[in-house]
Amino acid sequence: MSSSQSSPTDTPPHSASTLGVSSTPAFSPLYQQIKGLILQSLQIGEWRPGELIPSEMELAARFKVSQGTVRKAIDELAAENLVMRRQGKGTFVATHSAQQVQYRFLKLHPDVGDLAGEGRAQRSILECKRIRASAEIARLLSLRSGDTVVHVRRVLGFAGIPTILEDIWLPGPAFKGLTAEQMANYKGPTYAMFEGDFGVRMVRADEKIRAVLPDEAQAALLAVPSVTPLLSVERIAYTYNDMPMELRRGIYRTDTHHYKNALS
Amino acid sequence: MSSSQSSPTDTPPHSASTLGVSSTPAFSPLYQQIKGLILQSLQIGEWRPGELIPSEMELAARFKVSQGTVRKAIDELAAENLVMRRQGKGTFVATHSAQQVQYRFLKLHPDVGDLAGEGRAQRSILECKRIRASAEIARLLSLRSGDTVVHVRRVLGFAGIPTILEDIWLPGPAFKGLTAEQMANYKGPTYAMFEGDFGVRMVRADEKIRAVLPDEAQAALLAVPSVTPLLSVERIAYTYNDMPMELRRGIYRTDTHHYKNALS
DNA sequence: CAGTGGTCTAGACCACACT
DNA sequence: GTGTGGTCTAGACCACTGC
Repeated sequence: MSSSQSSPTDTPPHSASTLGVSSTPAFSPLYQQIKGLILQSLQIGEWRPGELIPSEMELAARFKVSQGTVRKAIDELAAENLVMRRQGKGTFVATHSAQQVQYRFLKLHPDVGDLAGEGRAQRSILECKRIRASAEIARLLSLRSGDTVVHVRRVLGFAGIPTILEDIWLPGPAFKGLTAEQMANYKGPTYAMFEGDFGVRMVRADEKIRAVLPDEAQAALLAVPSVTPLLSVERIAYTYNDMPMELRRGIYRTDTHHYKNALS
Repeated sequence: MSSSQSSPTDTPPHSASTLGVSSTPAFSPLYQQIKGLILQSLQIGEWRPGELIPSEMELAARFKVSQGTVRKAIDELAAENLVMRRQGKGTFVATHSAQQVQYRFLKLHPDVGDLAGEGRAQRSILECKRIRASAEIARLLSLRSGDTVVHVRRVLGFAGIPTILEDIWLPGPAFKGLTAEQMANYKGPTYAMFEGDFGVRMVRADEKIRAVLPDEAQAALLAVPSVTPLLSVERIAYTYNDMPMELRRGIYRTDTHHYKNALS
């Protein structure tokens, strides 16, 4: 069905999702609608991170469109790092566990050597408590003041040197049961643990970066003089549907590392 | 020609550009080869920034491929911000002058309000001299030690407050004739001036970011106490073919602004 | 109106991975 | 070999722009 040159009894093509009166017709291409449907399946967990999704032919049959239309929908999802294609094997739900995209949100790189050469970060969890969200934290996470959030404070070290001090706030309900042990002992990226243990997949994030001086407590935890300039990074990470699911405030030492960014 | 099911006298499809012996066959899809050809035309200036390039049908005829193949090539160029498509009008060579992408390399945003609300940065050029490149500058610009480079030092102010102190190094030959007046008086982004006056188009850049304390001279120029933490941003900007064409070292005040980054 | 990019389809064949 | 994603083509029609 649904080709523009099909029989007149077919469902009209390009049917906009928003019917009724609207100042803009809200024209939406078929492949965008298909993309939306696939996105829904990802959201509800029909296929879990790392799993194979149905082949393009199968999806085309399910949605009653041509393979090319499904292809274009998946192309966009792949461009947004929501799925990963592998020729000859299939299309997989993206996961932070995948070797090739591990730590893709960590932009702090050692000045010499590469990330892999550092063994891996040592994590020490200083705190992991359920608290009530302040007005500010609540606003940034789209919660209400006083809602329960999990607050984690940790230090990450590279090559034995404490380098990152981070405070993390997570919505309480979605992360019920999160423990300090879990944060400390999980092998691999924290976001991979969030996927596996809580079914929360972070798909994008925004960061605001500043230069700051640490307060006494921060300086002590990073073992630096109190006049050391440090990088302040505030991150809001989002899951599907642009829903904020993590607030992270970190301060980074940048004497042996730097924040690397590609502009294009 | 060139379809896989065409007559046997046709040019073979998927002809790799690297003939002869090679450990990897270096298979290159047709559309990638077309993309390369279009890229060449952009490089040699067959179409200048802001200009309309030939229609997909014309290019398909020129290269003897189908419109779909040209389309896929242009799709990738558009994704890399090298060209811009406008339905009903055509495909244009991207330019830093275009309103919608002005200052796309400037990631420092005011904490309140938006970039447009600030009027526009005031530029004061402190220096604009031809010098010989140090070993370090030469290495970062892929030049030889002692080659001529243009060194510019300037302060950018927002709302009357000096906010950015920048040193810029440019390869001498490509920027012959660049003057302080030009740097100061050009309306619009500096990179737009580079395009218009020198035919150098920056297409991407890498940045390394650190937190630093200013030396006395820097503190004076930014009118801040010498213990103010500042953001140090080292940028290498590239033109076509990944050729480095600018080294920029800036220090940013981040008391009223922040460096904004989107992770995905 | 004609010309542009944008969408959709159908079919063929290629490169790759598993079995 | 079979099945996957990847490439390429050809043709039709849609949406937008400007004459």
